Amino acid sequence: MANDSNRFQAIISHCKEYGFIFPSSEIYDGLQAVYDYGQWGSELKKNIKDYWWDSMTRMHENIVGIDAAIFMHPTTWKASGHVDNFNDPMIDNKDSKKRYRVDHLIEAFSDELRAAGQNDKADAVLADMDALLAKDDFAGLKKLIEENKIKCAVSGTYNWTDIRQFNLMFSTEFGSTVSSEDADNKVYLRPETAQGIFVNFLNVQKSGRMKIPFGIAQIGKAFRNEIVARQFIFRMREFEQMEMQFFIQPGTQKKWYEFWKEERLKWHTSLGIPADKYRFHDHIKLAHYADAACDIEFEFPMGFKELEGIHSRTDFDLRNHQEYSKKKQQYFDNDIDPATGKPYGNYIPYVIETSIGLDRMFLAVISHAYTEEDLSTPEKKDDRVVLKLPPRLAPMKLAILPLVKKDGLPEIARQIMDECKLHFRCFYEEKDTIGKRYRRMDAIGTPFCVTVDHQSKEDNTVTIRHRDSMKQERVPITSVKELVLNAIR
RNA sequence: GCGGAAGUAGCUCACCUGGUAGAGCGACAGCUUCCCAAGCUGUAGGUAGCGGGUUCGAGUCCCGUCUUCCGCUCCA
Repeated sequence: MANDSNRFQAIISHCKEYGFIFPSSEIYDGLQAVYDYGQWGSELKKNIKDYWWDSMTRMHENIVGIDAAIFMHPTTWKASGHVDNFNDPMIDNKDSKKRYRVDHLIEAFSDELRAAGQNDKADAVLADMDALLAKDDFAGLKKLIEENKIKCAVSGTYNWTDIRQFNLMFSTEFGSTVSSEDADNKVYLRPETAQGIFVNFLNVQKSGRMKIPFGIAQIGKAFRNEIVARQFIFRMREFEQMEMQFFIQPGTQKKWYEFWKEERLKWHTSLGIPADKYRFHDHIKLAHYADAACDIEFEFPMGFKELEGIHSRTDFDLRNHQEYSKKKQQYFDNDIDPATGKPYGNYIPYVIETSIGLDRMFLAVISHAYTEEDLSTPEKKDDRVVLKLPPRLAPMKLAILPLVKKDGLPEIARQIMDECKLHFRCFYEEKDTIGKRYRRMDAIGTPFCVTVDHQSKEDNTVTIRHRDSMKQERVPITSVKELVLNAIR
């Protein structure tokens, strides 16, 4: 455990030291749970995005992508349930330091009453609670807790703090004349990208002539005010999601849920990360919108944690948007129902969602790639840190290194550089000993280094050095580009 | 949010019981080098997280504050 923690710390340090991830606004002491991607981090992140985007939209002919705005009409969040369901009032017990959701605390109390046979009183307490919650009457709720002498299960006392509201969503003012008085000006920064897909469901379906089943994919930023946000980029206030909402016939959700579970796991393992680093975790307690849900968990340095969620969202979202917007969110299905011999007709589609945290995927990839190797021989102590990134995700694909910076070697190296840089990211370096340069490339995960030596002048060959094995082979200069392209495709 | 620990050069750390900050690595420039870090020379870089107090004098003692880490707590 201490070892894993050290490893996690080492990964975080490495990310900063080698230009992958910096704390946000660091010169001002940072901003909690916000991070910036540096020169290599942004490349790696982009490569992950591209890999996801291509495998979703290009490999599935019935999935298209969109890029919806972060700002959305405030009613969106009423329809989605975020305004009502996720602004939970909380209360802390001063003795046990334990924090409760006020509704959970009172509901547990009413369950106790029921168990004691006091059904009437249990109902009365719940009714009072609902009325007070609806009014956001926190003082009244606290009074309700105190009057009923509701105790903390841990400390057994009723020494409570005032009730506070924890807002999940960030909000800001909309419009050029700012007036905090005017609630109508309030817009939220989206807490999930999914709603941008749902509100565009019909736009995409009609303009793209999409037939069910079909999917809409999106990559974008989302924002959540986490109560505690820690663990590096695992839980950030500003993060990026890669989501796909798959629209299906009602009644087929079970089949498609299983399909996407399998499909998504295949995507993960296709990167070459071993399957035993992943596991499914089925949700027992389902969110308000789902009829089945699971996580794909990854074995991060701090243990197995959620990396991706696959949710069967029913028609909850589209149905609510239909209700709140008064616009039909229906699809007319012309396919023939074998049971009746007639078209299926109009319905609100059901939805299977796959939602992966891009930043978490980044953390998964880099923490799996991070390797400390002991290369000591009896004569000499030696070690290296190498990022064994999948070549297609590596920020830099090829380093081109003249063995010495004279005798015409840099010129040959430059020619290779000019040839290759049109096709993938290359790095030219003539400083320091060759060993140092190899190790620097290992540290950022560059899969290939070619070295130009004196033999190159004679027979137009170079050595290509493989990152993971450190093995070298001599190849014709003309084959370098194809060799790298084959590895990153 | 609570409890504990820590904040000195890019990184890892030193400065013992207060007397005006140092090393290694790294970076940069050059030399050397025919294939895996630690060969040579030189250069740059710190008002010791920030603010206040005690003192003739504070990195070193005290208080506050910020940040980070560990544990607890919460999570769609």
